[in-house]
Amino acid sequence: MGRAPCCDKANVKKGPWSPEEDAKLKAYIDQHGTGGNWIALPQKIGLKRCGKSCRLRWLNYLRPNIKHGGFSEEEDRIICSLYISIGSRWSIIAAQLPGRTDNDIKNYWNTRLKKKLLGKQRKEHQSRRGNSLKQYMKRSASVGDSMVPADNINQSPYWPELPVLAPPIPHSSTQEHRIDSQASMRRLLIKLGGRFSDDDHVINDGTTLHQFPNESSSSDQHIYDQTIYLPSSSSSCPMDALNLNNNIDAQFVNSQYAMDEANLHMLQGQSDTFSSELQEKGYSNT
DNA sequence: AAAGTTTTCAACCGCATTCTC
DNA sequence: CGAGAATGCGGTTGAAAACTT
Repeated sequence: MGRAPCCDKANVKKGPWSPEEDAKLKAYIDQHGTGGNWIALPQKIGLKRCGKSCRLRWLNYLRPNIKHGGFSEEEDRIICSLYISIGSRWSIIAAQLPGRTDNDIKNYWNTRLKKKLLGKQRKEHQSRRGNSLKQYMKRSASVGDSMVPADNINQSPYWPELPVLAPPIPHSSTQEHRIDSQASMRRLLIKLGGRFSDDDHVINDGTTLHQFPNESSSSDQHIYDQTIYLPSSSSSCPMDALNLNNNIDAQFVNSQYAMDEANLHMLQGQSDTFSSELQEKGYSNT
């Protein structure tokens, strides 16, 4: 016995919305609001659509003041910062970017921002690699060393062209894999210039959990202390703004993220060399 | 110009949470 | 308090557009 479907699949249209459908939905909601019942709404206005589909269409496309595309640098930074601190909680991230939807941000992150950051990382690495090779050659020449074996040169870390995220290591669950990938990305972002606050709100097990003074007074609404120090080039740190803004639609933080955070603090204090990071990521494993 | 490949993004799916009775 | 319904959310898919060969 499975869960009952939310609507009669046979009588429901799927796929892209037509302008007529958009107009019907928009006109109705403009006039009556959603009525607090998305499931009943499509029948009321004669749309052969699932209520969930109507809701999604409204939230992601028809709702007033929606912005599409054209993400600014500032928005990029906010997205990155929040991704570092809370992970793929797109609805929370979207709440900080007026006019943006969670779906939009999720797509933007997955298709562009992630690649943009990885590209930046690779460039940075290549220049570092070039410099260290030059220095090495210089040193070798002055000491009169013979050329070292290729293996040793390879100790100068190689940043792979492709997937920087953790390679497909078997995991016991998809959830674990998700967290692992996320942790890798977060490490990468730290290296790119982000940094976690490591000096406060350490509770018991090292978890940096902080209750936000949220006006909604929901007792289980928590969020990390998100004081993240972005590259100094940013004149006004978005996260500072966020910290001042109690409006964050923060939800709970699960212990897995908290554990990850603690590990990141440890990482932060360790060697800044790429090789250690590579070992950590398992890139030495071909 | 055509075929093949990659990228983008709207929409769907299913699970988790919240609400209502 | 429990069950079922409704809603919210994040991951994934697939069609269309853009790009490359």
